[in-house]
Amino acid sequence: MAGAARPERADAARNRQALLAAARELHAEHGTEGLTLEAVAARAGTGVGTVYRRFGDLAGLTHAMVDSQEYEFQRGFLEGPPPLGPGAPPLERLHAFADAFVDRLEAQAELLAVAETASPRARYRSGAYAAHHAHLVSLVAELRPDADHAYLADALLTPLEAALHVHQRQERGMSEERVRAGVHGVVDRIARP
Amino acid sequence: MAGAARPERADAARNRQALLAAARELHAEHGTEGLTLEAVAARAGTGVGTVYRRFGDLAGLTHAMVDSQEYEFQRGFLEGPPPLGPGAPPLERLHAFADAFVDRLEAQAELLAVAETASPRARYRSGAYAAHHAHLVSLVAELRPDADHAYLADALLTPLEAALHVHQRQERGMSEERVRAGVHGVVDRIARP
DNA sequence: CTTGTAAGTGGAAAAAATTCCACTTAGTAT
DNA sequence: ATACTAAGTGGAATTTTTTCCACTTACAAG
Repeated sequence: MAGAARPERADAARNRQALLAAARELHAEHGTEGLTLEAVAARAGTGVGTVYRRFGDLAGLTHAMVDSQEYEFQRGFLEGPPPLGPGAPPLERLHAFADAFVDRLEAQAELLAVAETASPRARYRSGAYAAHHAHLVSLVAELRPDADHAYLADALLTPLEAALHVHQRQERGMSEERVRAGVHGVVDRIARP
Repeated sequence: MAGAARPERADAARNRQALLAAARELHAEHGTEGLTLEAVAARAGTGVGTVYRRFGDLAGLTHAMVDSQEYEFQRGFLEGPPPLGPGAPPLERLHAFADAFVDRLEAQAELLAVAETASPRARYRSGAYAAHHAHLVSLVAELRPDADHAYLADALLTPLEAALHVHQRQERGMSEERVRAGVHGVVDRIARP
């Protein structure tokens, strides 16, 4: 998506993997609490400076932690089999997108919530959001050619915020099915011609 | 809204006001950057411990900074004149709510964004969100009695996230009018019977 | 092989958030 | 007035994030 800069040096790539593994281990062992940059660096056997060079900041690290799932997800809607991928009618693809998104939220909501709120606007600045947004814009454009596609794509994505999902499921006790039904209802309302 | 605990001691109330004034001054002078707890405490002539005792954490402080506006806003939709307050038909009230919300976002988006992302789920845990949500639930219930009101209220509120507003207006260059039109379109789609 | 150099590194230092607690004080009860 | 106590206070200490830079290293070109 971004122009590929020259590849990382071998030692840098090695450190990136070690840091990612350390972060995943710490998260598995102590949840999002124990996930301090110093602890991650220590476990990976590097200095904290390296964490910053590889990932920019805590947002970048948490982002990288969910990135393999994100990559699969993007492949799914960009070139996977229908109805998520190309081939199905746009409204079906939107529903499939919503379902796949909720799958991810169910699997990684807490970590995604940290990634999204690591800094104000972290979610909207991310490449993942841009990719999701672009995809939804193109689908909505087919269904409602005269509407403001960019705005509607945002309106479809915001209810899929990880923090909201955690709140609905944990704080408010809504079932997964109820959330899914709600999402589909909104997709239908917003995108149907 | 919460059961009133015994009132603050006079000196504590004085410090609360001093801290709030200091925070507002620093924000006016240096934006959200210069808004460190130490600087706030120093300008108010207190120790940092007092900031924590009065406001809990940074989220609490930023929240308090936007609270007088929030209070006016809640009075507006709870007991103000129609169409925002009681008296107008529910769909009109929803549109008025959306407009009033955008007014606030235009005035304080940056600060609201800090408050909302001060911690994961800060937005959804806040009393303000609960009040907005309850209000929307009651309006949506009148329009779409068979729908999932709680979910739809969330779906109406998420596109009004401060971080998204900043992104749309500043990063993406959307005009205020365009955002307003988008919001009204979504309200219509989601809430119309 | 050398060598040049851009990329990478660790960890000390700075900045900021948060906790903690010995001391002070406002308000109340006697 | 006096004494009591729950609330409040300041700031040092702790924790974590973030910046910075002198030193090291991978690797490409000769």
